[in-house]
Amino acid sequence: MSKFKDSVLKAVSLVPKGKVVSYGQVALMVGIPRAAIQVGWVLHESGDKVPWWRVVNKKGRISTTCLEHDANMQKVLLEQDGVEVSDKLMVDMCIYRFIPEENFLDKLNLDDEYIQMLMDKYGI
DNA sequence: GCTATGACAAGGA
DNA sequence: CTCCTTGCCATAG
Repeated sequence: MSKFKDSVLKAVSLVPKGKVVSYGQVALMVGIPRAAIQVGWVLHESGDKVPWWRVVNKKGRISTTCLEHDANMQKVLLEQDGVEVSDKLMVDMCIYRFIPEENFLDKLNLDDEYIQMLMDKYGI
């Protein structure tokens, strides 16, 4: 298993209940800011190993292209976490967006230099 | 090593 | 907010 997949799984598994993250955020956490689409690819493979339903696209919309019932299942799972999902499968990112903290990033074995770059660039 | 693919992001309409 | 286009990058073949 590549380091990329391992990091993605670890990052997603650390997302707290009641919060959601975008694929782009996860990509940032694993050190590859523009590999958001690969994150989704890894989650698709992982299935039940991680809380994949806490990951949505940047607009806060559930974007599983698999089957419709999967998207609906994600909606139910999010609601079980206490996250409100609109009838159009939208989540209010302003409220539920999970903002990673420094100690959170430490768990992902990121370089201090990279963490500084994130804080400097995104004000984390 | 090169091309095609895709649970995406960002920006414009 | 939704839809469309362009750009990114790890994998698969």
